[in-house]
Amino acid sequence: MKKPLLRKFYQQPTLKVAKELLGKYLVREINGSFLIGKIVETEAYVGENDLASHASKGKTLRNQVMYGPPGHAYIYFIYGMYFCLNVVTEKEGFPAAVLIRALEPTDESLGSKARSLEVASGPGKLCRWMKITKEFNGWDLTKGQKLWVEDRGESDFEIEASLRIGVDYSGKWAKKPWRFCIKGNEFVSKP
DNA sequence: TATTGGATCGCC
DNA sequence: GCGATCCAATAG
Repeated sequence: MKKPLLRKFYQQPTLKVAKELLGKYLVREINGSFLIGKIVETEAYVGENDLASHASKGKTLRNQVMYGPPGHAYIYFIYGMYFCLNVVTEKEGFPAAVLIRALEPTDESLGSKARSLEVASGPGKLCRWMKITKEFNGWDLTKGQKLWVEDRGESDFEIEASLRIGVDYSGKWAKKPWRFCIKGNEFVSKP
């Protein structure tokens, strides 16, 4: 059964959403077949004051989805070859999002189990695996079509906070412990 | 209009 | 440690 998370879940403080997304399942439907992975690693980007955020210089063509209503996907293209998936949070007009950094693929999603550690342990890799491209920029994740997040009732784990990856340029904002992982999960990315 | 550098990854 | 490879954001 499809049971995508509701908009009011996303319309909460970003740090709370980033933590509560852990243990939820990202579902991608492609022509009737499914790629599904448990979210095991996230990062929060909050407001224009956050110098590590794409919104730190105000609203632009690229980041405008972050200013829109919560529960939509913000996809950006980076380093000439990778896409990254974020979910927009908080109320419309306030630019904030949670970057989905790693997934634990479900058994039903895997043709060969041997590569399961590799397919989605990083924001660029998980988008490549799920065939998420910029056509999903602005996609409404509450519709339960093609791409959404659902709750399967998992909450038996500990959350570990650490520094965000790849944002050394942002001064004191690089020191915020706004990266969240499921403690001990081996599918978390290894920078 | 030209230049720059990035919320990454995989191979050297 | 570094090259791949695009494009939005800046500067001029």
